[in-house]
Amino acid sequence: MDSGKKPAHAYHHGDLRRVLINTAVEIISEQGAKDMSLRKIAKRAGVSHAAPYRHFKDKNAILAAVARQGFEMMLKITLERIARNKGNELDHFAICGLSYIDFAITCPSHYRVMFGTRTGDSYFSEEFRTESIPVFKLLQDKIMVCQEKGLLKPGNTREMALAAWSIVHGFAMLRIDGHIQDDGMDNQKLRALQRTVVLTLYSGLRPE
Amino acid sequence: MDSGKKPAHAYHHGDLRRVLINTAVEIISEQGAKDMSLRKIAKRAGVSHAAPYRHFKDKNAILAAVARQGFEMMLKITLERIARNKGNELDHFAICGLSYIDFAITCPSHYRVMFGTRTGDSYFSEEFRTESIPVFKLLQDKIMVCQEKGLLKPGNTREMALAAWSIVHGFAMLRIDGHIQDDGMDNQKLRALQRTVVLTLYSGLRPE
DNA sequence: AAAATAATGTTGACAGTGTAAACATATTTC
DNA sequence: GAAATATGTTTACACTGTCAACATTATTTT
Repeated sequence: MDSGKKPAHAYHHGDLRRVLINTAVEIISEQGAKDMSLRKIAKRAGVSHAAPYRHFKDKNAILAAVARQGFEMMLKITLERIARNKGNELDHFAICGLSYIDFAITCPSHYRVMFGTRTGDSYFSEEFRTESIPVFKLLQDKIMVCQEKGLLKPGNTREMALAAWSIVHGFAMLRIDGHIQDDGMDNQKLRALQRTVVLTLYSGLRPE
Repeated sequence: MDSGKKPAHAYHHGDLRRVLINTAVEIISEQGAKDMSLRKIAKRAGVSHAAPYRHFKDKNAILAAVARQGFEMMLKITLERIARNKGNELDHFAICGLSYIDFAITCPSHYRVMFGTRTGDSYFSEEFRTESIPVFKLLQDKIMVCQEKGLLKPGNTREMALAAWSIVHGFAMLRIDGHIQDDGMDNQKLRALQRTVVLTLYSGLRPE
């Protein structure tokens, strides 16, 4: 037994598992999710085409790992940004949505896997249902707190959370898929647009 | 020359083109978009696996045809519903969004192809950009009219249309992908939820 | 330390896939 | 009718996901 740094990784290759996940993200961002193949991943990782099967049940399992990583990242940056913010609960609510979109735009490869069309076959387990995701629960929490303080109008919290989620998800998707023209807009302007859109619609959740 | 019913279809098979499109939709709805293959389509249509290439450049071209059909259907039902409605312009604006979601839920196979992850390779032409789509222009028009009549607040019309589009698109996607729990909800209740969500957020576009 | 066991990686195979080229046939045009 | 064109078939190829059989290395047990 070594000094106990890692539980059971690093045999031959030196944790191939992580390398495979990273390579998957790499290839998706270069060639698109559709052209990502297990064999390409294996080749780039320098192993044989069947090696990944010692670490993942099938192709979907790799994608699931990418998605899981993505959700963790999303939660992390959201929590960080909230922690850094000096504003009130309503600001925190807005941050949830804005940082969601930021993540989608910054890490489109992850985002696509997280919310891309599920085959239904596998990897679309309970774990990945919107309402099971911690970052969604965070949003729902913020809404509830705002409702209690009278910063948001009363009503079914879950429905309001779904509504808020719909906007940011829809906007992020349209943005990633290039449906929103960004000709001649610099990043500054795009951020402003994004902010306007989200806040405009969030204002529908304010008390009258 | 026959009596001139159709321009140039129906040679051997009797317009195979349309059959292929319908079969594609069929298979997608049965087995998912990912498991749809040209060869399956061809087999079910009763032709050889290369026959589709006389009608479509490649696999993406078939999907493009499905998407085109979908957009036409979406526009049609929206216009019909508006025509049937006795309400004011604001109601028509709401109908745009609600019938959008209805279409997505009713024809998820079409919708998935229309808005599924684009590879970028092809078939993601200018034709399919959100802002080029007639049904999006319709939405934008309705918003503008409402603004002029003071039914919606002033501001950048395009941005407001994008915002509205984001909600309905996001909601539809979440709904189709099973992210929105519909356990124990009958259709009636789901329609109500959908209505609540959309109208709540649209209210962020109302004048103060 | 040696043997036994488990973890990890490789090779070879198989059925499906998209797509292209060469060929065959039906339909229209002249 | 013949020529030209549209449509469909066969064959072929490179690539995919996945499995089974085998090989090697690391860990555990003795």
